[in-house]
Amino acid sequence: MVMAETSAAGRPEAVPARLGVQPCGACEARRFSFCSAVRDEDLGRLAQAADRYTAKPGARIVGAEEPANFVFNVGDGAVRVSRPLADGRRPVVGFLLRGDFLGFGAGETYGFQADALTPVTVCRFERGAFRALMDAFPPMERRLLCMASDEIREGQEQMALLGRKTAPERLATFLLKLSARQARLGGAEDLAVLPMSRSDVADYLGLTAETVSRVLTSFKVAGLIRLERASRIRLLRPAALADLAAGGS
Amino acid sequence: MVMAETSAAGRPEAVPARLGVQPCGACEARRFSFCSAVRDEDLGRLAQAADRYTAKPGARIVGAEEPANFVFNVGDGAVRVSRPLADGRRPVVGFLLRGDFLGFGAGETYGFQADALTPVTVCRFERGAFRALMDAFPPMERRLLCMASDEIREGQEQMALLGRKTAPERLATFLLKLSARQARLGGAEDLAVLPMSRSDVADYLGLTAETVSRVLTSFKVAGLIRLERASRIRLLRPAALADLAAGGS
DNA sequence: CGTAAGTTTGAAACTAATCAACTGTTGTGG
DNA sequence: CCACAACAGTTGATTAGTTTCAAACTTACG
Repeated sequence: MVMAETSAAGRPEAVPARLGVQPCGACEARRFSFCSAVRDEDLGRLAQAADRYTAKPGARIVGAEEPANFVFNVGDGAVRVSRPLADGRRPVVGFLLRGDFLGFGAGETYGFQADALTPVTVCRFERGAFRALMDAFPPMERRLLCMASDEIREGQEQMALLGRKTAPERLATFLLKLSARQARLGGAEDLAVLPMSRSDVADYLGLTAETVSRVLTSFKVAGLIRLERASRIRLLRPAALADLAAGGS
Repeated sequence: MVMAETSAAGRPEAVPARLGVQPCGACEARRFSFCSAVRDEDLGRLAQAADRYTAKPGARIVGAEEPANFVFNVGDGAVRVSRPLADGRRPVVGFLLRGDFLGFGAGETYGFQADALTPVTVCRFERGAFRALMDAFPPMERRLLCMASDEIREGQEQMALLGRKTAPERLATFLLKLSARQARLGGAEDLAVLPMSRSDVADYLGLTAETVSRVLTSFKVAGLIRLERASRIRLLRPAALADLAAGGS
């Protein structure tokens, strides 16, 4: 039922819609989310604590300086998470897709900013209510702990990439991981769909947009990929990409 | 967190000592560890599940390929955590000190390796037993979730550093964070004691040992630091270092 | 269509890496 | 206790990978 929108600048102006009669049961993200740890009969309680709304592409979901009063579950769409530096550099620390949780790593304020890259549907939970849910549903807390551990591993792998991999290794790793994630969500095995710009990819991989573009061109020339569109990359030789990426991690 | 199965690969040569009469109560690391969330009267149960032992400098605490059967709490000393790449590059993803938890980010196998930089005392818990403890003591699980969230934040900040900061910014950030951690553990406010080599620092910051050395020299020349020993760095102008580091994060 | 944003390509510049030598430190045994 | 070995750290010269600056090209869309 009707989502409030986020204005470009801030929090949703319109009050997010309270989840109604048919809440979480039919949610397409559930099997990928922390909520999969909550039993069907408890979903009502979950839904009651959640506001669900959709953010337009480019909309800010959380700002780095905002007090971290909410956590989110991404129902659909793609989100860019970044940690702006003082002088405007804006390193990207992750991209979120369906089922991903947004809220780990926050302090008093979020410290990071999260922006919608596509139309993004999120379930928003007030922190205190969320803690209460975890108290009520231990499997949910356990699930979140597992998800946090996974996120730590992802972070470590990304640190290894940023610290020690070459530009081609970074791109190969990125394409493989993105396509694998999308395959898990139901996409084709050998396809990577990039909801973000070359600059976003560059900010994520510690490169420039120009370098990203050059490396992709070199992959194309080498027959490793085909650019069906700038945002749609077919992996023609995943094994070769994996060798490249495997500098390690 | 929460890792996988399977049984032993070679842990320490000497059999870890079962914790005896005077277990966790007097532990100098307790106030910094997840165990601070366990009530005194429950400490016995914790101690029963733990093996405590000391690893010599250079000793491997966990190997990347080992099945992740254990988690650890660092009681004392310094640990280097790295994620070796296929060709020998060995990016360092973190350093652990007193009170730090080792085990987040593991999969079936650890995926990372952890090596003692100094004599290191750890409490080791078998995974299954550790899960049981979390079931028994919800505050402990909550505490671990908070620690995991903090580790995610640290990881994000490190990604920002590796992706977008210059060499001097990286070193300034590193020195400030290390000295802050050590101050929290009881050290002097303006001192950073480096239990690791220049190469380790380089592998952590995505640089080379030579660059680390050069930048430290430039800091010294600029009057920002004094090298009391190679491993003992006095921060003479922390505010100036903070400005440098603050490129952001 | 026309415009603006995003992307690709090219040339020059620069940061940090590499290769190499030297110096300082630590630990050991004569 | 000193000599020496082995290793860690520093300094120097050169190189290389990526960035920066600049311009052309594509694509999406009003």
